[in-house]
Amino acid sequence: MPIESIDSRRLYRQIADQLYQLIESGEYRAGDRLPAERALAQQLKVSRPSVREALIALEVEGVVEIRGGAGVFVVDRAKQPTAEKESLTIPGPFEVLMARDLIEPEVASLAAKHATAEQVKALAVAFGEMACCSASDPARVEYDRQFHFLLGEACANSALELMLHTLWGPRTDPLYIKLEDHFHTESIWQNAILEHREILEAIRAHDPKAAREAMRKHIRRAEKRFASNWQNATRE
Amino acid sequence: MPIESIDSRRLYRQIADQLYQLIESGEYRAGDRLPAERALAQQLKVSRPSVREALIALEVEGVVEIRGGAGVFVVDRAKQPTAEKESLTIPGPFEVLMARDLIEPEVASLAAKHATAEQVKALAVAFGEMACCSASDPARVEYDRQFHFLLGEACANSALELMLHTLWGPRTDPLYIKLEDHFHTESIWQNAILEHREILEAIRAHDPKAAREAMRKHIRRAEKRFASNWQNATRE
DNA sequence: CCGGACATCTGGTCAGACCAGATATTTTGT
DNA sequence: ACAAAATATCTGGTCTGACCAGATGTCCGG
Repeated sequence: MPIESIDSRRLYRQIADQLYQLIESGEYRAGDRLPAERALAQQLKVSRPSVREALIALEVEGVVEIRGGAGVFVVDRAKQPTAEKESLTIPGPFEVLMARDLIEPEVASLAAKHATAEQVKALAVAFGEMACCSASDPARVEYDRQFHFLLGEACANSALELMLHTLWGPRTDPLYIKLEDHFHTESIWQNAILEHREILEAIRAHDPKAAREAMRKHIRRAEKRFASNWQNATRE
Repeated sequence: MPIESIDSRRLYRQIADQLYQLIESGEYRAGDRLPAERALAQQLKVSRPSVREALIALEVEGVVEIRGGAGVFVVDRAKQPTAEKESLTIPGPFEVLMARDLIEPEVASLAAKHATAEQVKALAVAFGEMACCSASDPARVEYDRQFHFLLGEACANSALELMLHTLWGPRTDPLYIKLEDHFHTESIWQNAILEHREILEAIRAHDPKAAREAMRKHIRRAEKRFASNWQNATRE
């Protein structure tokens, strides 16, 4: 089965896609060995370097595993949820806030318990930078994000930290941050700063209960703020 | 700066990493054109095919863009925070279990509230498959994972679903699953099945409270099971 | 000053060769 | 007959050098 010549994609991509289809269709299953590079080159009527480039692309994509001297093997589908992740819908802002409401109070509580002196200091610095920003400063959100990430570090549970990064990651917050941002007034921003201060103080005092409550309050208020903005935004 | 020869990684990977570092360090910035393939080959004292393979790997990874006839360009950093994720430590099994204990009961509760008839049916099917497995069947863990994923789907909150996928993803469970698996006896596995049944029944009955409690119990017991296995494993 | 023809640079692809590690096969020693 | 060692062979890993086509830059003629 030679390759279409009306295809403007680069050769290695065509070959890679073709091989990928063969794998998807069940022609080759997990663990199977693909034909040798030389054989593939001959079958597809292309040169070996092109086949190699295609295989390297597939390897980087996690589809196959290249074992030197042994062969090319189809990787088990028990790994990369690359396809899965793609298929997951992007969470809406309310969903993210609900998840944060579930996770972040616990993170704050643990952080109060485990934070080292350095971590408290880092939090204080991040808070200081945040407090210096005006409501219109676009750097605001970055400092905000950093504050929460530092909290994740301090909680001494990398699984929860991972959750936090996922929640605040680019896949989740894009419009949310932007929207909350767009409607922020100076007074609302000042309130947000106070909420962060409360959290920081609880961490500094190593008071888990207070930290949990402060974070809970912070997120609940963020939900409220966001809900009203949402109404304003969708009404227009 | 030539390439270390004590490096067992494949050449293309070494080159790709080296180029990646140059980009990260700001040597080449977004939009910049990299030296021509031939020039790179000469500078790094490798052949052009190897440079090409490295560039293709970087292209697949989204780091550079290769424009035929024009050159290789550094892509804009408006994308994957690959660096962030890489730098996060892999969560240990206990951390994952703690996070699951935080999230999954809520997921189960929400699922009981929102699950559609189809979703309940899918859960039942997954449970059926699981129940048919023996403790030694390696497919066990896949069905288990699927059951929890279906729960995530049914909870109607894609943010929580994302958390679930992250928690059960390949970055988190590798040794954990293996270890829990290795020590599973038939009777323990039967208990796990009963716990899943309890969850399923609560979902089917649309009883959020019962679902939350059943899930809570399930994870707590998993923690216990795992803790004792951990002792056995580390004692040897 | 502008536009087109040409020289040149870039990636795209190919052919064939040699090396080293992994594997399969055969031979050898008991 | 069997197991272990030596070997033949297969596989990917890398290199050299070549030619093509599209993109770019240059320079000359209008």
